[in-house]
Amino acid sequence: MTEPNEDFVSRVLAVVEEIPAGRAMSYGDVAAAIGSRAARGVGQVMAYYGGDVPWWRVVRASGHPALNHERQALEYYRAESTPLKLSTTGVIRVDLPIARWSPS
DNA sequence: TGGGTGACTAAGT
DNA sequence: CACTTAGCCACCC
Repeated sequence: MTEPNEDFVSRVLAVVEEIPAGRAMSYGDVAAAIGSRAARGVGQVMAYYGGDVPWWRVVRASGHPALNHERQALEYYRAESTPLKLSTTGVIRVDLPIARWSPS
C-alpha cells in the first residue's frame, strides 16, 4: 500500500506524455524506452495513473487500443488524424508501422 | 516477503 | 488475419 515505484511510474508517464498527437507507441516500446521489458507493468501503470496522460496513444503490438477503451480511443484517433488501418473483419486498429514514434 | 493479477509480446495453430 | 499457449516483468495487497 505504500506508494508504488514512483521511479518506474514517473518514467512511463513521462514517455507517454512526450508522444505527439497523431502518433502512437506500443506498451513494449514504452517499456524499452525506459530501459525495461515490462510491457504489462506499463499497462498496469497506465490503468492506474493513465488518467493524466494520453493513454490512447499507447496501444498493443498488434495495433489494438486498450481493451474496453477502444470506443474512446477511436474518438481520439479521429480527432487527431492518427493513422488507422482497417482489417478484413472490420477491426479498426492503429497503423503502427506508420504511426510508430520513439522518444528522441 | 510473497502470491495473484494484468490496458503485454512473441511464436505457433 | 484471428485465436491460443507460454513466458515476462512490474504492480498491488
